[in-house]
Amino acid sequence: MSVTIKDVAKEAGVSFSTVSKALRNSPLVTEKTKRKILNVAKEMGYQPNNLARSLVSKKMWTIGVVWPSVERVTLSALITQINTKLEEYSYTTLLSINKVDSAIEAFNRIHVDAILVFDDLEGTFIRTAPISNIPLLYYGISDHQIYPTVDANRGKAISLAVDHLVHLGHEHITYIGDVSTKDPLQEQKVEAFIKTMNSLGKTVEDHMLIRTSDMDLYSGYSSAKEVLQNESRRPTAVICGSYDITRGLLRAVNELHLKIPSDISIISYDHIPQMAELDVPITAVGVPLETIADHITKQLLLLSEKKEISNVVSLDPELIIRTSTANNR
Amino acid sequence: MSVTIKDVAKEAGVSFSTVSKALRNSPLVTEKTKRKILNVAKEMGYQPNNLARSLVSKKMWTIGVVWPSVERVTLSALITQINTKLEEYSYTTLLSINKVDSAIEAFNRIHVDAILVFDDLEGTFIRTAPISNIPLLYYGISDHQIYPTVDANRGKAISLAVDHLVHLGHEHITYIGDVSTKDPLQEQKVEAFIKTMNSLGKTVEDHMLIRTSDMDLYSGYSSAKEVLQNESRRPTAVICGSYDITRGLLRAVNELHLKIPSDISIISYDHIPQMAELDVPITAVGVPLETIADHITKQLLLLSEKKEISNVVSLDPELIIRTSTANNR
DNA sequence: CTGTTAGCGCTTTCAC
DNA sequence: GTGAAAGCGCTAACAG
Repeated sequence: MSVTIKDVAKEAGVSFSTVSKALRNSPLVTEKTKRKILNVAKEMGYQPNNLARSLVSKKMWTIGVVWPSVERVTLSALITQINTKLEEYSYTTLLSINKVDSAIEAFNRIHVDAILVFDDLEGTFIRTAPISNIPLLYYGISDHQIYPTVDANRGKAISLAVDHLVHLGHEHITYIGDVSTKDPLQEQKVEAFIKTMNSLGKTVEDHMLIRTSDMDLYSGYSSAKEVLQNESRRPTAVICGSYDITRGLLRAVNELHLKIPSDISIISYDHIPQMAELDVPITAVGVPLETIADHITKQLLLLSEKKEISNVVSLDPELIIRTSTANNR
Repeated sequence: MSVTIKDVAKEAGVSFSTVSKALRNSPLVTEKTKRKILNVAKEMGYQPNNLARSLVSKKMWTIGVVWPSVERVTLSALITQINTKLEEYSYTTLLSINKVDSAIEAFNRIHVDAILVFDDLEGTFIRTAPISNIPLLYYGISDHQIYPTVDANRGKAISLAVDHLVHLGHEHITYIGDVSTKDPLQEQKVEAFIKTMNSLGKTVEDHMLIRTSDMDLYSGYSSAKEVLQNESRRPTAVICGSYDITRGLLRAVNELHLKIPSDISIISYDHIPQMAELDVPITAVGVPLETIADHITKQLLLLSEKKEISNVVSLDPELIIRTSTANNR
């Protein structure tokens, strides 16, 4: 089998606990013996066994991420960032694409230090709390009171957007997004849209609230086309519920040879770098991806150290004005 | 701390080694005591500690998947399938989105039983073999001679496609795909296209080989539009290099009000279920996703058991005729 | 400074 | 059938 600490000890002519110390770079060992042991270890091709180490030290240096829905651009970008940041603190990130419960179970079995859950909310929202001896952090569901959660304030973001457009003099503003009651995350946005419009003295008529079947490009495209083709009722400004919907809208705008922002202003939810790289740099609202990643990482680090953390962190969105919004003529 | 086998033993009034046996469903324990122990364990919320278990049994019941490029629909579908299949054999699948080397390192640290590598081939193809005490399985790069590899025979798939179209009487066949020399996987397809065309007495002119910037929908769409708009030179049949490119092509076809298959025949690489669910069910070539998943799973299972496996498995593609291909009028 | 001694939580002989 | 004992590879007191 593979070479252990004892083999190294025998070869180096010391006790195995000295080897352990030397490998841990403990100050309780002379530089000389330390060097010798390190040499022998390398020569023998010694590889530390993390399982054994963790068994006693209770530390795996590993974070588990529950990621049941492998799609969605925004999420993969987020995870990539978190992964990178955690690496700097010498943590490894491991993902599971299993259902939330069984993923958490798996991570419990291998004793990761903390678990980040991107819940896909499949089915109900009232659910039994998963059993986990390991600290959990949720992203995106502040309804959960049970576990610490990092969340973006979606409502506030949409308010910001409405505000911006109204101040630019827009009267006819349409929201395109997933207006189903299924997903509370999307609901927040819709509610905020209606509320802010009303509070600014604007009535939201049916045709100003467009429901897409989901959040992807295609439904964005077809919904947008419908909205824009009806010239008599064409809005002067559109708020899109996500990056992908915005891409769909842009396609429709292109096909109809409309000019942004002179014919139509566009503002999108999702504050991600890609927003600036579209045909027209799009004004956006939302919490910057990096801010989210930062907070999540920080919380995970605290949890891994078994420190208590505040239960819900709701991140403040920002408005980034690019060239897709202008005064209403 | 979390509840251990000893806690359960005390509570159930048996020795802890009996508990161990009961949990492992050993025949050395009476059904009755077994049931009792299982109940107590559940009530106490016992979670087995895989680290401790592996320390003695040398088995983690975990497969690591190296997945450096988190995008690509085909891959996520594949991984989902593999995950499900492995679950049936009571293995847990864990993913890492780190670079190949550091992902393999991480999996070595937590002692998974086998590692599946979806190499992103970033940079060179000549690279040093990663150090790993754990058996590796590669997917998609038969150039690698060092490690066992499961691969789809892409060239043969494209040959099948060309053959099919030629036998339907098509003269002007165009291939749309990623024709860069960067990715040997794509290169295989292009080569096979040219070779098969030639062997059937057709010359491949420049305009019959369309290079997209990558494999996604957008580049597929714009490339396709270019090809189709030039009426004098419009092909009677198109072979698409991937599912996403096909989606792009379909969009272009739609916009130009062409009919499939009367105006144009379409055949696509990638044998996945989605192919049948497009606007027009698309004739496709490739290895069925499930076949790939099956083989990979089988190989991983063997590797986990430390069994030797054949070095390269090249899976045979199939032609599935749907309604997108017809005789050339 | 170095070695000895206990375990971490579990599986697996081997007695009873 | 069940329990006692040893040990997986390692860390962390504790003595010397």
